[in-house]
Amino acid sequence: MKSTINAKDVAKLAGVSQSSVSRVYFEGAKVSKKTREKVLAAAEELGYRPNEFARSLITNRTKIIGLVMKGVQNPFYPQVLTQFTNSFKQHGYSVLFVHTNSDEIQTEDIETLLNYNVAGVVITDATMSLNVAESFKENQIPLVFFNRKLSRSNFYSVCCNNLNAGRAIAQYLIAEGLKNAVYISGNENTSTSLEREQGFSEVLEEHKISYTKYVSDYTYEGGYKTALTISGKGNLPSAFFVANDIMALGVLDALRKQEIQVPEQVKVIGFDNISMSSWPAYELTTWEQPIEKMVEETVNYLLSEIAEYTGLAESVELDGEFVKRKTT
Amino acid sequence: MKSTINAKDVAKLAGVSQSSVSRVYFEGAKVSKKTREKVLAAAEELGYRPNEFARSLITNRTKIIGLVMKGVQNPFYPQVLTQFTNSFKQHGYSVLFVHTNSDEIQTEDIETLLNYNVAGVVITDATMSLNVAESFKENQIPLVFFNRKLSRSNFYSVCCNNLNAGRAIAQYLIAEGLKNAVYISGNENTSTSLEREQGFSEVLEEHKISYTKYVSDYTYEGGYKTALTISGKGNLPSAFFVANDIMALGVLDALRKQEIQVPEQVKVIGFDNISMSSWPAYELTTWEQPIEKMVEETVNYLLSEIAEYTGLAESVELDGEFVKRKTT
DNA sequence: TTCACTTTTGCATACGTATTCATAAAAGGG
DNA sequence: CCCTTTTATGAATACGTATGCAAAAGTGAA
Repeated sequence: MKSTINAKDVAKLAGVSQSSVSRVYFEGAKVSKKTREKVLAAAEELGYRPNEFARSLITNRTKIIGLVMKGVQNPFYPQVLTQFTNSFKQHGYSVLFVHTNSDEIQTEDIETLLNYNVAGVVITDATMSLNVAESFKENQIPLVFFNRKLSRSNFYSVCCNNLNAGRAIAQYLIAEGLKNAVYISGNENTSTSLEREQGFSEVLEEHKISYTKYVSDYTYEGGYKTALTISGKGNLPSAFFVANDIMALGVLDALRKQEIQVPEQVKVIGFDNISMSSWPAYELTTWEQPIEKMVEETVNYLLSEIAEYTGLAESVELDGEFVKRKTT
Repeated sequence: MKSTINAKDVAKLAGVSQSSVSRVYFEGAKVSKKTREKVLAAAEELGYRPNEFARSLITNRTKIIGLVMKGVQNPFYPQVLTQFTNSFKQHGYSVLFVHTNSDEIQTEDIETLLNYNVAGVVITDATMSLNVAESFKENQIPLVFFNRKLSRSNFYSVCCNNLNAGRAIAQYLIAEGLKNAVYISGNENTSTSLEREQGFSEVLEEHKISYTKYVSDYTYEGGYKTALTISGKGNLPSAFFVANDIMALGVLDALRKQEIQVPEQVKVIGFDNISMSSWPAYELTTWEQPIEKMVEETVNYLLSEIAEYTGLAESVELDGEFVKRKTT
């Protein structure tokens, strides 16, 4: 028998109407100082909290942001999750966390987001079929692809400038005397991996330097196995460019196991600058993604679209930073 | 102008009443096969989805579980997060993710959970003041402390059997010829750290072996610094028991930096068995928490309490497993 | 004080669904 | 086939809030 107290109860105690109570809690509504105080006092006494569901029902808006994430196991993403949650909290929004196991978001997950009529959606490292994505547009729910771009689509995305990063890394390696390289990609259909490779390969081509590509899966184990395979073949490149840090750590451990000296025999560069990359056991040279800026950009866009929906689609690319450590 | 279609629209198209539409989507309600088919067909055609907020408003129930987490940066917790989210999804529940920055959950976070009238709450690695916790009881919202116990309180908690684990670790070390030990604790007011120490110290006392306690903070950097401090003093113990893996990895790196041989000069044991502990760079001996079982236990409790609230308070402790690697 | 004008308040209604109650339809039993 | 019992349906209402509208209360100048 939960005696849920509502605005009416507060109104009665405060000696005002339910409307006035409502207005006290509705940002932007006008109430006189006197009634506000009466209402707040009564509310305090009764322990009143406005029912979010009733509010949402009538305003057709929620204070919920859907956050879709796949690779929570990759230490890059807990940072992202933390920052998003904190930032949204500051703006009065809560986070509905959706974990997807497959690269492409399942229909049931989409349904969840739509059922809860989320105010906005952030998709960090997954894709979705175009027609499903369109259903968000139909419902005028702003959507941001974070650290991913959906090819041939018309959605807002916020990424690190992967192309430039790939280029810069290539240039750095070339300046250090690169002869030939290996690029270890993540899941091959992710825009991040593709763009990093593209920038990298462009510059290499300009300098007539060849590289070999190996496809892995963004995991430590994947990096480890791939590096073992490569070193097993005997001919090491002068450098590995690995699509993310967690794979790069696997590469480093595999090389260490084969007693291959880094960076003397082969250089290794990762991407993301996760916390482990700075650990003494690794000291990985990498590219730091400007997470704070990326999150801020994402949040700002969502908030402005929530305030007034325009459906603006753009690819925002923020510069990262080269972090030189001891693997190059 | 989002034309949200409702049960009435579907009813009209299907040639039935709104009640019948409602019944089709309400589990356990009785509808004839014929109307169900008509309704589903109409719903499909219109793209109807029941409005969760209207539902919740009237049933006073939600399909949302509040998940409160603090140390998402500790690789132990992303696993926990993943498993909880997946498990709840299977049971038709969504996860409202609440990140708290301080050890004790802030009032605003509690308010969020109460405002959304969550069906249940999991608190993974934070505490809350007793009177706040009571507000969940008042509202009959089931609550589980996961991997934490709230002292002097009356709540359901699910943990690894930390006491036994601490004992087993002590016994193992003693069998290996332990002379003296160091225990590196996490935040000192966490039940996990205290219980691990208690089990550890009990057995050590029985064998008249002394140990020193250093208080750290459950982070890599904390473990690193603490180990540096200790080794800087010159007198190494024969073993470190570290309250969690991520600190233990910091300890290993610090020892390595000082060129102290592990396990020859000093043994190191962690707790959690996070994925990094099995990496070749560390090969950390540790204690594995039975995460799946713990999650399952938590989910089952919550579901049963959601079905029928009893307020049952119990401390469930599940056995973990010693994982011997190369640091002992 | 009076009047014109602004601000605040209360009333009534709507949001989209679940649910009670009465009624209609179907099923079962002889 | 009729009567009884079960099952399925529809009409009406309630959940707790926001909001348009009209009435009331302030405000300030003359």
